[in-house]
Amino acid sequence: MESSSAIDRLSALAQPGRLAVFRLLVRAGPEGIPAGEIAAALGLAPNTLSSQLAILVQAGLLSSAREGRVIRYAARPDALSELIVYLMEDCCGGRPEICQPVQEAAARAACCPPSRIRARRPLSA
Amino acid sequence: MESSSAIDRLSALAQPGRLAVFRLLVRAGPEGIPAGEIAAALGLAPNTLSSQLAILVQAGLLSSAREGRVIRYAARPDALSELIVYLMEDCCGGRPEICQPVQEAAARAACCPPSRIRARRPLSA
DNA sequence: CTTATGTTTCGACATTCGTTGAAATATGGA
DNA sequence: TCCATATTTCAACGAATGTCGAAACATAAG
Repeated sequence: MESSSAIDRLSALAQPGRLAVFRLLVRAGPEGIPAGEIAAALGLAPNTLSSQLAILVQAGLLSSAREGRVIRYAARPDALSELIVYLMEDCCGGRPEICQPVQEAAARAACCPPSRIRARRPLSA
Repeated sequence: MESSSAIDRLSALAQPGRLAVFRLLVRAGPEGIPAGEIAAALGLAPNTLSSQLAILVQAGLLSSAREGRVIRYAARPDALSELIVYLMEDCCGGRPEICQPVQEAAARAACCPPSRIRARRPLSA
């Protein structure tokens, strides 16, 4: 990925409301959630949420699909993959022991299987 | 990790100069690089770099150690692990096929072994 | 066609952020 | 002690960002 899109994605996520939206949609999975339900779940004004959703979509982190009157948003897992790869690129200059913990963390990421393995330390927003 | 530190880390990385610094130090490995060399390598004014380094250290992304007149900075791999775990937390609600590509991407991340396996697509800053 | 619902767009405002120049601090050497 | 090098701190300026109210747009139902 290009550095410009990495900046776009990082700054899209670097705001409390948008980070909450993204994480909510990561948890929701591929079906996604309609904009109105996101606003209700997070207590955000509809117009504020709308601008934030636009920024996340523009950054490639979310997809959107209209269903009647409702617009349903979903997280795009590939966007996260690309970002992680970009941040770790050429890491640890041939010393596997340095970045192995990072890879293990990604593999554990509280997912797959459902909740047998927990993340090490929770990270606050 | 807490959401506040996730925001701190994401916004620390969401700026071209700081992202370049962090990636340079990820590539440099655990020995790190003195501030002056970082400034020279990236063409940044010393005082500008100093504020950016302070932000990265404050976010927990870098460590610093004085060596005589020089201050040497290094990336902290754990900070990246925690961030990735936080972003992927409770992802894909029991559907492994959704987030498996993310984990594979992390495992491939152009590292360990040195450069046999390449990242899928480069990501611009 | 009119109305109601869901969502977005626009303009304005206060706040935050990044850079710059000048000065200050810290360490090492003559 | 005095000087040179390396880095940080401070104050100020312009640019970018997030939020709000009001209005506009899109879809569906009566």
